[in-house]
Amino acid sequence: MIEVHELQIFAAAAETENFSAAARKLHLSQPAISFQVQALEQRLNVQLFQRIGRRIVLTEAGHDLLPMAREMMNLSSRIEESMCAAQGVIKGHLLIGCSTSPGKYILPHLIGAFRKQYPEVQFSVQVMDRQAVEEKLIEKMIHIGVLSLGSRHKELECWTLLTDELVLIVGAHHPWGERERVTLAELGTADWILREGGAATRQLVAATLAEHGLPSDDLRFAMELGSVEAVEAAVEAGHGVSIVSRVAVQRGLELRRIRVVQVEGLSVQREIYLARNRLRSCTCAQLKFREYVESPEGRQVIASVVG
Amino acid sequence: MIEVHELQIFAAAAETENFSAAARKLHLSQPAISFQVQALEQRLNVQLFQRIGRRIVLTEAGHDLLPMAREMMNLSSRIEESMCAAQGVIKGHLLIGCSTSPGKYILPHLIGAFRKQYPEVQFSVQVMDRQAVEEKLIEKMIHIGVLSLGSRHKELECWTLLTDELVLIVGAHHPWGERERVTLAELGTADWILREGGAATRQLVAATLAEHGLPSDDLRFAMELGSVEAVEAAVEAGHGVSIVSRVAVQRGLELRRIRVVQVEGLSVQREIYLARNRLRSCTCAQLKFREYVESPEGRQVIASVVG
DNA sequence: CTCTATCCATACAGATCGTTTATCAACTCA
DNA sequence: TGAGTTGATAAACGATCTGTATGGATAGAG
Repeated sequence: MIEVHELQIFAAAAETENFSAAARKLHLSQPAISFQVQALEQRLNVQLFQRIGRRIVLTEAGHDLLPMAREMMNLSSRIEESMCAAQGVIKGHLLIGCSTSPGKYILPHLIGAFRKQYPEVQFSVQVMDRQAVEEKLIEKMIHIGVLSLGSRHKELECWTLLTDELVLIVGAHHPWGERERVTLAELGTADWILREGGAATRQLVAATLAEHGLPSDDLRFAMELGSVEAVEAAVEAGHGVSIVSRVAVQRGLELRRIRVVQVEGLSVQREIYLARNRLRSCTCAQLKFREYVESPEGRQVIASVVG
Repeated sequence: MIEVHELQIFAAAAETENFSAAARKLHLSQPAISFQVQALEQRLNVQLFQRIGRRIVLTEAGHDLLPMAREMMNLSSRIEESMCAAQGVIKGHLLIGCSTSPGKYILPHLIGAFRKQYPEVQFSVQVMDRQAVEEKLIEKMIHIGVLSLGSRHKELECWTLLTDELVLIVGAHHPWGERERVTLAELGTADWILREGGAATRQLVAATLAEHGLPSDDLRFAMELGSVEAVEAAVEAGHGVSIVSRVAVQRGLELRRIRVVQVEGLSVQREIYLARNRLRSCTCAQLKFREYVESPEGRQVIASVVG
């Protein structure tokens, strides 16, 4: 009989390909990991890891076992959670992968409000790029993903979290700082501070501007930065202008360090979605969270943050 | 973390509603069952059994837990089996519920031949009535069912095992014993020995005869017996005639204790099916067994028994 | 090239957990 | 009413797992 405990240890080791790291993760000693993995290998009569010097690599058999091990662990926790749910207590641990800045800013509020109703639900939010979110959803490593643009994967089910507005921001002392609005043509004259090429925001901005006759080659870009926060800081310091998600710079706006300037005839919006794996059965906590997000109450929480 | 082992003990207790019986089944002592069930109840903070005197009854919570416990146990064994399969060794334990006499007679040969190729696959065949087969398939208590007539349940997938021929049998010393054939009209004059009213064979025979103008009320039935073997014995003793599955009386025919007599213009055939639960993922052994049954080799084994 | 830090494997001791044995109380059936 | 079950409980045993200590091997830094 293969036990969940053994599989949990195996899975931790397989995910990190490092017994010591797995031990730390599970609050166990490293020999305990070695022991259990060896026991499992003996029981299944298969080598799960190839030992190369002081390094370990998953074998093919190990690779086959991993998804089944995860399934087992999921089932085990689902049993616990459904038994709790039957008593009216929603319990669980939701892993969320977030690839968008709006998500990053809204999730804490949303989760906080949700947990007032369901205090026994724990959340872990990991920030990762869009590709990682999709991968981890497919691999069943996370329960929920936050994405902009719906996913093309048939396996993933998406539903709207919020509508995000992208706005032009300038520093408080920028020449445009006092103006209500600028024209599309003027955008070509500013120094631009942008996210890196792969970022969804950057791509959306470039595409939208191009639609309006401003190919991104015509923009004088000053800096390319790896996060909205960095972009905001640069804009705040007066190094240039940018177009970013309004939610992400809410605090900066409130502090009056930066200003939003309207662009005539330009309105950039995008949907931010939550996503899940269709092939993975929902835990009770997951269901309740989705219900909450879609409820008037949840919508209100989102609206209060989006402004 | 809920472990498979605890769930296995719970499931055994739940199925029998008897801790002592569960203990015997699992080769454990009764206190071990008590202990584990109590531990599980504490951990889940739910009462799983209601103790009424020296008797136990599943509570609603226990009833909810049972299918999940089974799922867990299945998953655990599937992991073991797939790891074996990856090494080319097909291992497993197939539970078969059989509701037809032909199945009862053919399965041993079929299983024996199959196991020559896959000696690591174990079989348990339980004989039960048709309704029980369907129920147990739905409840995922058995892997494969043997049924006559396809099942109407959408959840069950059926495929042909063999075509069974029902024949008129008479004792060696019966007046018809020397004749090649009798007419339909003559059937009304014989003493009939039949299966009980609920049996599929009985119903099929009655329906077919009725189609040919012989409503079952017109048959002079002498005995109603609970098994083909009993019917065969009665016919052999000369107490009357019957219509039964040819396979079931093969040995009796070979011993010349009974004879088959053709009935003019009557030919009763029925398909015997294997069935499985669509919602239950196949173990490797199950797949191979189905492949075998459908292979020329398997067909030949069946043909050799059906004659 | 050497030294250090890190990694996995092994040995052994201790702790934990599960099982058994023994026993009791409650209940069913004869 | 008494014999035979059944489940609960207590205590002792035993197996299993974990942690500590240690060694060998390797990769990376200087």
